[in-house]
Amino acid sequence: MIEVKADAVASKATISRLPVYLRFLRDKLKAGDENVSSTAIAEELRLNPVQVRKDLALVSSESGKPKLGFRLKELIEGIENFLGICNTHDAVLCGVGSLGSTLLKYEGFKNYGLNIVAAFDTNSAVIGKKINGISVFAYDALPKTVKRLNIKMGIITVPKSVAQNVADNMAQSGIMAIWNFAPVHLSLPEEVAVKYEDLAASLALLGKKLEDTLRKE
Amino acid sequence: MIEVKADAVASKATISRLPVYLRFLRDKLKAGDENVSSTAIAEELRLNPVQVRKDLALVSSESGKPKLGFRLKELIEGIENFLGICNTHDAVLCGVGSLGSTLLKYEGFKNYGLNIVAAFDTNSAVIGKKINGISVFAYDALPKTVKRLNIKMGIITVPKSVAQNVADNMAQSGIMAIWNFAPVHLSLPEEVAVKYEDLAASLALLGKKLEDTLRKE
DNA sequence: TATAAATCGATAATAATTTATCGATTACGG
DNA sequence: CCGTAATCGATAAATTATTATCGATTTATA
Repeated sequence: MIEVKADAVASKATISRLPVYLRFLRDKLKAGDENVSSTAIAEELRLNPVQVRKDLALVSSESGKPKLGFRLKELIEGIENFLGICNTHDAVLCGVGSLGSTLLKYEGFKNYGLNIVAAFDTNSAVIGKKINGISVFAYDALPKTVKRLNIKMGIITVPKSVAQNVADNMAQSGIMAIWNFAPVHLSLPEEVAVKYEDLAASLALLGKKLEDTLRKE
Repeated sequence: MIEVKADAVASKATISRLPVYLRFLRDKLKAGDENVSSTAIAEELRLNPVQVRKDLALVSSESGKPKLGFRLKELIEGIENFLGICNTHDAVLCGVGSLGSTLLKYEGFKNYGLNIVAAFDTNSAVIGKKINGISVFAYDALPKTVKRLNIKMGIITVPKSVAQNVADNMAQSGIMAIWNFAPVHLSLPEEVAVKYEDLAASLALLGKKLEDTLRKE
């Protein structure tokens, strides 16, 4: 009987650090390095080295070598695998305004396993257009498209007044994960995962940091 | 001698929940409500009621009343005060591309204490333009402007290849808090606060949630 | 006016996360 | 080829964050 190590689950905190490592490691690799130590990573990213080792232990099949550290290539693969970047998620985007267009144009998502396959809007001025190769369809077509292509992820970039409607529509069409850029809380069935992209919250955090800094001086 | 209650510091987690409460409470107020209970908040936002009470205790001067809950107006003021929304931060933005323009157009920041007073770019096609009333200046003018207006916050929306340069420039000009939308880690003096707006990290989190959900079924 | 239901704050218990410590291992320089 | 310094992984300790419990308080109502 094969014993499988009951893998410790990665915490939210760990998961959100992984893309940071990934970016850093890719840069290092590009710069020609082959190895990197947890100490070096920690120093550069202002983290605790033990924490870095723990995070990496979760995603890396190889272990690090004393005095050398980890093999970059192997680490990168490990993180990519763990984050499921290999098996990319298809997604639809709803709301082709300023923010929506910006996201459609952003190439970087491909590096993190996201593939936006279609966009939707009610505004006839954008319907039929292509942005960065992605077609914009009439909003009415969303459910059909989502079902037909069996898409599980949706991105909401509509005004807050209609975000809940769009979310309901997405959920009813079979979408199981929503990335919400509209500044409202969404009420959705429990089984639907929601990630709020909350600029206000980020800002609050930064503002607090700033005030703490200024107070210290 | 006056004893000041050594106020428990709000954790990062709390601080990032505050804007969520704030939005929710403002909506409630607009809907005509006068009071709200921690239970109600928790239910709607899918949080633990005790956690809500603890969070609110940090920012609210009044305490809640049994059977009634908290006074909406008072809570809102409390959060606004705490987040420093009253004493707004001026900021400059650097990089008037797709994302930069989107942020300049976004009205919502005013509700959270951010006031973008000027934008900078090296692209002569945008220099001299106004976006949402905010003038775009030549990048060279950044240090002078920042110093003259004594601005403490900077927003980086330039391509990753130049982000570090811009960050250095900002820091040298006296900026103490940077909101970085470029997908790179920045090396900066310790006293400069940095908040990374990392879409890749968000995406990773959502992707994980999605996979967990799909696996469960 | 007494009772029931909802809610609060405080405190205690639990869980999660981060940080410290330490012995073992390995490359590198003398 | 040996000692030194860097690094690792594992385990333990400390810290931080969340959740549960409980007595007290207040409103609404019978």
